[in-house]
Amino acid sequence: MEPIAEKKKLILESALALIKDHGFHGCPMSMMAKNAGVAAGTIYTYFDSKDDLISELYFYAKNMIFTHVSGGDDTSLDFKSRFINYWNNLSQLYLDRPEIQRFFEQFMISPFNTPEVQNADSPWHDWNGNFFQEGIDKGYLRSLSPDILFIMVIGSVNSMSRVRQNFSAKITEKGIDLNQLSEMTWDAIRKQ
Amino acid sequence: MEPIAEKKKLILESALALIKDHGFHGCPMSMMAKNAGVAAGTIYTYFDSKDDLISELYFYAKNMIFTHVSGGDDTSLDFKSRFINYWNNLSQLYLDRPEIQRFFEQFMISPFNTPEVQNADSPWHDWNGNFFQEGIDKGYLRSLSPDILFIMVIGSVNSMSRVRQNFSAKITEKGIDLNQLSEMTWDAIRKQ
DNA sequence: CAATACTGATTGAACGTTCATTCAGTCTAA
DNA sequence: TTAGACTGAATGAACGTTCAATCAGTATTG
Repeated sequence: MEPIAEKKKLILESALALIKDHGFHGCPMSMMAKNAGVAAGTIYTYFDSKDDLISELYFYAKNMIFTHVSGGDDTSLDFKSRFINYWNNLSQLYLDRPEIQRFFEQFMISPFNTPEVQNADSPWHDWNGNFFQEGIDKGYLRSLSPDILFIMVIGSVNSMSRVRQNFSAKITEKGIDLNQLSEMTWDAIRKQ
Repeated sequence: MEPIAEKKKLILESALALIKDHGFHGCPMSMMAKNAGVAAGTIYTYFDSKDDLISELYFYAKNMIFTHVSGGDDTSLDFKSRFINYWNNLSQLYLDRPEIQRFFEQFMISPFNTPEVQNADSPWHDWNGNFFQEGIDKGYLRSLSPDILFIMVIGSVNSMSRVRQNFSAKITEKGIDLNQLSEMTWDAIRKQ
């Protein structure tokens, strides 16, 4: 993973911000260019096409998630605390940078998410495999496939984040505490 | 809810099928028309615009989910069984009609999902509120907001369905049993 | 029972707009 | 001086939408 050129990163971040508000198809290249403070043509110095830009954005965002969550893991803690931290870190990242969550969700269900992309090596996926396998081996988690546990956990974080995004007014108005979901998710995956 | 004209329904179903494979923006009106066996202009006899079509599709799909899940509820069973049925019914609907799940997920995170749409009356949302409230009142579920329970449940079904869609080959290859998620979700929401 | 008029759905070519992409020319830094 | 970055107007394809023309079916008239 070589470092990303400054201007390239600028374009990526600017695109990410716009996609959050307008979606893939609500963001013409001209708009992304303007937002990044460059000319339309300049984008093509760094990306082959819009598809290519979006594809790079995917790896960029995924890597950010991986870095944030794995970096926040403290292996000296007991496993439940590690899990709650995992959940909170991911949830917090999505709160701080909603554009990442929005992009990710859009990408996952878009035609951009081709089989090649799905089968590409993923440090994030590998790290999760190890994390949950450790919990299983040490007897804290259900003896199931790490993949199943991952599906459960990621589903709850995504679901919560989406609601937090779309219904923030209603949530506070009703006094709903979304953080309760981390404990609930723990109960879903822990050894019963 | 007046019955939908035959041709209108034809267009809706045909659009749903195409959107599953190509996404909202991969489906020109011309393509939808061709797929439905009508001329492009005909669509405008039934819908004001593409936006309108997609918006109607949302209520159409949501109503289908509501009908399927609420219709499959047998109130004479014990609550856990009712919940497992709920989960399985929704999961099965998404399996039988992946286009519904795909559309729904796309719509939820799209710019079409405006505040008005979000605040529109929803029998599906109401039904869920009642369902989970009953579980709480009878002491089977955690004493939390029904909304929180709903977020948890819908999150697990969505997450599972998405993986089932995208990675069906890997799933069977690894011998992963996705139905385990219903029990896990039950443990997440049940009174501890 | 025709012959004719009427109706509203349907058609698909055409229109105007939007957009990704290109490229000829300009700037910048070494 | 020159290689590479940068600009933004120009290009052309694709798209949503329109609308004049057509057609099938039904009512009306003699």
